[in-house]
Amino acid sequence: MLIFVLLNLKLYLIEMNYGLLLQSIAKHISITEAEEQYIVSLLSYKKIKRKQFLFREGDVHKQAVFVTSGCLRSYSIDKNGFEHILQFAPPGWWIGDMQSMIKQEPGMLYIDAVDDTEIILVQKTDLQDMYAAIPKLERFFRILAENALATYQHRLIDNLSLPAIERYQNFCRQYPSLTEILPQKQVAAYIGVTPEFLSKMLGKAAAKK
Amino acid sequence: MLIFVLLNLKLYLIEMNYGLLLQSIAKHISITEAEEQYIVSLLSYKKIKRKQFLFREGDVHKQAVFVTSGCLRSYSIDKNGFEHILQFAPPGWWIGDMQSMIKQEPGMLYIDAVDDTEIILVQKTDLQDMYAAIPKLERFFRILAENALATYQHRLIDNLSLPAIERYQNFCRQYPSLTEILPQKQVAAYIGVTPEFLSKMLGKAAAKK
DNA sequence: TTTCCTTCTTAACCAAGATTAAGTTTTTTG
DNA sequence: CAAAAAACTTAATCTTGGTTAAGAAGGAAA
Repeated sequence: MLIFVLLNLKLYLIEMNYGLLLQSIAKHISITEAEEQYIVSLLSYKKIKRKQFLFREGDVHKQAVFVTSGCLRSYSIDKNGFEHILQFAPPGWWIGDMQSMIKQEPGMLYIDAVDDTEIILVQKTDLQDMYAAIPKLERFFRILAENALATYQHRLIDNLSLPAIERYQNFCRQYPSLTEILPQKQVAAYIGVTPEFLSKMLGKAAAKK
Repeated sequence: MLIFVLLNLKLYLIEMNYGLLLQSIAKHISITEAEEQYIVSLLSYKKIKRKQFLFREGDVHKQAVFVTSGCLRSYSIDKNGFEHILQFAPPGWWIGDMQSMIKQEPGMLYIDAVDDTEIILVQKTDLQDMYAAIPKLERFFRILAENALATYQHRLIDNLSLPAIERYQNFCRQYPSLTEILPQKQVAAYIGVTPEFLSKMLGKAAAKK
């Protein structure tokens, strides 16, 4: 009876914490029960409170980070102390400083929690073991990286070719759920303007109507 | 005797045209002679004259493009007719509109030749066959995509946080060989300023010394 | 060589977006 | 709940970078 309860508890925890990641994997490759268990055995779970840091500039990223609830952000701080946001990571997204992750050298990004957040961590060394044990995972992460690449290409073109107001509109269209949750200040730091200018822009846009 | 000559000719062609790509693959995964031959059987070779187009906005990218000599560029044209350069591809680099490649939908990028250029093409459908036949290739392209991702992350942070002059300096430091070859106009379109402004900036910088 | 086309430069003027600063509202926290 | 800390707004002023225009110079092609 006790064993039954514990087993159910364990299944429940896997379902809750690791379910989103396993689903995301299953969307691109098919994995067996045994493989699933092996993967889960190498994952760890962590809670991050709002405003708490996960990485700072200069840290070496030794683990991949997958968000299951809440929201993280990655950003740099320039020499004048201003934040520039590279990415938001709502549930189902990965986040990290790729350069630091690949070369195991100090990163340039800060990562902290926009909201109370739950994450799954995979050690880089474990990830390499996983690739050896389950080569199909190479495919999963290839697809992941290619999709992220497409997103960055698009964003860069937007930043080069569109004025601030259109970058803002694109952001709202692309991430409607984030637009509601985030303070305006952070949207400004993502699209690349000061909070004051974004406020002015929105005031003007509202006045027109 | 004739056979011997033809064989040498073939080896020579492989060496010249496909060597750079095969080397680049071998840097990340080890492949057998047989696998190499299979891969080569699915590659095709093409010459592109200076200023000739490879893709235009609206085209679906059905093949991956690898540069073996010369230089290509990918860029968008905004509603005012101005070019914004996403990437240069000197020898050893891949180039393409990732979004279009993945989803097989019309792309937003133009790709043309900065210089007389030689390229290797891989059909997307052949690439999928190659993944099935040689799963290790998933690893190669995963690593490739992850490296590209790191580059784009860095570039975006630069664009968000640095003034034009420092973006220019970064470009010169990162791509010294391109800086020599390219017309200033194109460097301007890459770092995100008008040619007039870049010229003004460089004039001022020179005057100071 | 001469022509034409593209690139580069300079300069005057203009505009998008930054800075500074002060006051207001909202949220967080003790 | 009160105090403090963030976030938002507004406005005046400043700066970076854009626009327009016209001439100079460098290359490619006839």
